[in-house]
Amino acid sequence: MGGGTRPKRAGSVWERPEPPRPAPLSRDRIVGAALEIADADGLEAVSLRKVGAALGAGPMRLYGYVESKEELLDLMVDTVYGEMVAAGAIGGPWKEALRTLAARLRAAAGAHPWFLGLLGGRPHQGPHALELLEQALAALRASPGFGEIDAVLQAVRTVHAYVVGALWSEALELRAGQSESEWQAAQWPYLQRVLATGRFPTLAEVVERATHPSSEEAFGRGLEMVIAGIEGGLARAR
Amino acid sequence: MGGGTRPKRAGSVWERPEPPRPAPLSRDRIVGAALEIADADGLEAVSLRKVGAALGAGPMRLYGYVESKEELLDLMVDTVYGEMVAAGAIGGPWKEALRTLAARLRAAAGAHPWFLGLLGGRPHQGPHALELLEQALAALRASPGFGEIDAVLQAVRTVHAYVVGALWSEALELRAGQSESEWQAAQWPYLQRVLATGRFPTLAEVVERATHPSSEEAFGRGLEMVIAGIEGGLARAR
DNA sequence: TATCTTGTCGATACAGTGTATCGATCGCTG
DNA sequence: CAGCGATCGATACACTGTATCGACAAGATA
Repeated sequence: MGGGTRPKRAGSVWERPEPPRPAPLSRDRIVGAALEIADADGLEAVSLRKVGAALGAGPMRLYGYVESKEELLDLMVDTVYGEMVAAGAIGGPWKEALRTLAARLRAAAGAHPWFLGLLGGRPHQGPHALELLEQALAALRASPGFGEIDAVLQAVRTVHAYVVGALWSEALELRAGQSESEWQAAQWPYLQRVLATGRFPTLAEVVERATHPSSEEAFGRGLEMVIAGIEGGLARAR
Repeated sequence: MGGGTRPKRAGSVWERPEPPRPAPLSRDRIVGAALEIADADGLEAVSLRKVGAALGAGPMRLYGYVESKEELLDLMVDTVYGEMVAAGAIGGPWKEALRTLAARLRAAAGAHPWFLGLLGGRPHQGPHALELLEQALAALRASPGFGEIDAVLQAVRTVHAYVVGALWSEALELRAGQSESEWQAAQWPYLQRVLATGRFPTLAEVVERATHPSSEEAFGRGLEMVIAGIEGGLARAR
């Protein structure tokens, strides 16, 4: 009998070693190819066939290195976390640490537009993701004011939540207002007409009167608000 | 020549009327069927074939009512916004308005787990989504302290960002820690082993020592932090 | 009333997806 | 050199969104 039944290996990708030596492929190469495709053509362009083809292999070949497409996506995600970690350690006073964390996530989302889309998939528990989280938690733990571990967790969670949500909004606005011109051409007149009905007066006022700051500035202002809120919570608890 | 070429209709779903009278189908029925499937079996179970079958029709039938699957998803999303709007107007003092907005979104995400997954798709510009936004903006506009329209926008954006991000986290934690027991069974031991390596000491401390509050409480605490931060920004601007 | 037009319906088809199966093949070990 | 175990690739399956086009039914016109 040939190598037929691929045994369901136990454990997770992070622990299971790659197939041994004489392999012209490797997880690194596979993930690298997948990253290139995703960066260039978006997440929906990443198919096992295309990734395989980029490496001169058939789709089934990849199943020796990865158990499902989801695992490949997990590996892609953790590679991005790896880039964030490689950008330098997160530390210093807690505010600075949180700002750095936010900036890292924003930079990653900017460099890999598909990254956000993978937030909804599976929890990010790869080694690099854990390391980034560890660094952030440790920086806060070491800062005065965060006596309770709960306060540390709460703060990091809140900032993380804000950042994720803000990056979503940013991505949507970018899409609606800039590229994909056909879509924009169709949607903008629609919005104009809807606002002209007078049913959404405040919204109309916002659209025409608000000074629309750059994405980065809006992001930063919101972040400072969140940080200020955390600080207030600290002061109250002390 | 038969009715062949379906002409590319201009404009957006929201404005284009349905096909006229003797139609055994309707957008309402189609969206309703799609909602049922999504609620029951998740978003990835929503296919034009299944939706059509649920209504005794073939997949192509739906293209008379909707131009693409994406438009169907848009309609589903706006239906959920409709439920939020129907739950009562958003108003009162600005803090209350923001809390109500947050609660509405959280309730919607709870009732329709797939809703969050559609955040990344296209901007939510359906009539009900706009109405919800309008109500929130108007409530803040009418509150003392929000002199500038920019402050209103910034506040709503920040709260919205936090809520979206927090709901994502909540959904992930729910998935990782509760249902889908097979996945949990595989991931929990993995985490245990990783933490046992000692490479993530703060993380380990969090896992074993933090009092893990209920999702709702964690959500609420973060929200109050964000609101406090907004209040601080207001006081500073005044 | 008979014909023509118009628009809708359903079947079929196509390109693409993730992945299960399994025969062939290749490299290492004895 | 023989045998074997692992790996590889082709094939196949069920499923997706949607383009195409023949058949049909209702409304308008003569």
